[in-house]
Amino acid sequence: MPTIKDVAKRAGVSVGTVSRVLAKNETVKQPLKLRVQAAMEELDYKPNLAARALRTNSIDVIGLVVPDITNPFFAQLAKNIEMEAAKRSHSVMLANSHDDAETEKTQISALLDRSVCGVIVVATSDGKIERGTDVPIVSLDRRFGEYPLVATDHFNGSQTIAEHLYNLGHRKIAYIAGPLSMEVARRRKEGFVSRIEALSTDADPIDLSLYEGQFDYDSGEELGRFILENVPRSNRPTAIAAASDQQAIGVLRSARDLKLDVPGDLSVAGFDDITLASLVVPRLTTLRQPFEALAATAVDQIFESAGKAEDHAVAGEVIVRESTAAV
Amino acid sequence: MPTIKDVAKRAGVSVGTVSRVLAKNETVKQPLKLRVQAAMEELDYKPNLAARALRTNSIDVIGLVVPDITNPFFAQLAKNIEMEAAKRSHSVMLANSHDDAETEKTQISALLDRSVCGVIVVATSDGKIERGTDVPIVSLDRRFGEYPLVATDHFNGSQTIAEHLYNLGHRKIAYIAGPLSMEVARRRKEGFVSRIEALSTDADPIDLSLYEGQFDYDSGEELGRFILENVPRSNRPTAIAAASDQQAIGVLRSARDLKLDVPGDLSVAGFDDITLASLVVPRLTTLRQPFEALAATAVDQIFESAGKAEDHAVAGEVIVRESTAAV
DNA sequence: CTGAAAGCGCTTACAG
DNA sequence: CTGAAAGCGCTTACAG
Repeated sequence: MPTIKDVAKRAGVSVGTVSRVLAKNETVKQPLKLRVQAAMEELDYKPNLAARALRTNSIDVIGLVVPDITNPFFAQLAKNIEMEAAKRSHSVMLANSHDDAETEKTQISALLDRSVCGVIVVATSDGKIERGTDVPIVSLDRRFGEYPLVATDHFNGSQTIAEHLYNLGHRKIAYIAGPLSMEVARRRKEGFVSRIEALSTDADPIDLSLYEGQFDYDSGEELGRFILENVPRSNRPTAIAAASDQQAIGVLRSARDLKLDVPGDLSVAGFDDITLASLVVPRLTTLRQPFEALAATAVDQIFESAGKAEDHAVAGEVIVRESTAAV
Repeated sequence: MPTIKDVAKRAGVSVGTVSRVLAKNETVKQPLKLRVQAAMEELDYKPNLAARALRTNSIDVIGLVVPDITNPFFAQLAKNIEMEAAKRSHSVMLANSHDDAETEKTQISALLDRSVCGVIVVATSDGKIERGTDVPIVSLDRRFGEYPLVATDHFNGSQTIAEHLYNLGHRKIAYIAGPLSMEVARRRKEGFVSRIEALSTDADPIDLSLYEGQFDYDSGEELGRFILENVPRSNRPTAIAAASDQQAIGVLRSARDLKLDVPGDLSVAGFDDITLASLVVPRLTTLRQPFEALAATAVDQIFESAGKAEDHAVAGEVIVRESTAAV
């Protein structure tokens, strides 16, 4: 592997000069610059990143820690972050926290040890790291410690879903929230509820019932069955909105078990737009999380962290598919 | 951040000695070693990995390039590789090739530039990298260039599925292969066919029909419909085995459209055991790819690449669920 | 068994 | 505008 020294020799300049053209330092005169670039070309020179890292104390790598890369939502995020990083010729180092606060800390520390130039964490805990660092850290989707959060505008997204259902004529609606110990779950619920309440009038009242579950399939199926079986026929909701696609898909399953037609007898809406959402029968109406924008914003934050470290809410988009229809 | 120098000073030894205890070099005498370890503890010393990388020309990082981390199969692999790497306190650097041969090369190069200690690639092309390197490279699941391949034993796995169907009493079987331009698809098909042929006797013949499609949902649905609709009733297979879960799920969908009961009227088996396989109705019988073993073997290869570089076939496991039953 | 020292390949003040 | 040189924090022959 040729080094900067080889390039310097070949171009007949000092290593300092080579380094300066590498750094796109404009002070190098054109003719010299050209000679250096030619030499780099001829030798197929690639800078040794470790050496650079040692000097600058930072490397062109963004650390990313997610609870579990196997979760399609995080995978989407990871992919978009990788693409965004690539645009700036940065790589990404991936770590899973396996939903464990301790592991999460360890992983972040390991990343910092490796002199990454920033870390993006989709938190599983609200923990903070004690170790002081001036490496920018940003939370994605779920807040980590006191670091700025980039996330979908859950509140507004849920409002939009509520509106969609309302416009379809639904006046008996059930909402299945996620675990309310989680901020995301609360925000989504608040958005939904507030919109429904604003829409409900004495003349045209909306009957909204609330449930709380986990974000997963089973919870959706269980709650779906409960709502559909136990609520007296006359009061049974004509639409169920869930705080996650997984829950919504669970509801779909319970509806099928009970021989209810979706969207004929019941409209179902989710949140997230995971891949599966467009694969189930019927395809799920949902709020798409803006993966690209989320990733782009998070990566931006890393690079522009010089400035303020503030939260960013990114707007999602309602994707209307087959699981919702007019009453 | 304390450096090795600080530790040496505090312990009253030379930096060489500190470095040696860091390297678990047994030549350091017990009392000194203890003093050094105490000093490291007190200062909360963490070695500067960039400096180490510069010296040793290698860093505790494994590069991983997959076609698309969003594909649940690759995500599973990535997760297990990360866990396996963590066991040896290595991190993993992730890159997506987006199914593009050019990007794949670029990504591998970028990884090599970063002095990773090995790279695992789930190939999208059979391309090879021109750049000579002594960094071990291993192909996972799909072969890359001439690098050793770690993969599920597709041949044997398919045989097991064939056997499962046979034991259930099926004698009219359709097999939907993947694109036969792909080695995986060929191996799976060959395994299935060979086992069926071995099992078929004059006294108890098996009627096997073969189809070829893509590995995806749509292809499965299309072929499923074709088989179920166009084959004369008397000859209609009682079981369809697909080369992938996605295809199998497509078949499931076509069966539902045609009002056929699975497994009452038709048994369906897949291959891979993606998450969705246990989520569909009915839950899919399939061959589970051994993610943990695959990841462990690949990582092993990186570390023991000193020796031979040979292929490894890892055995999968039949997961019997609800989509297959006795005729 | 341990220390002193060279050197990995860069970047960046400091001169000129 | 460019060069000479120091130094980032380690590891590892080389002595002793």
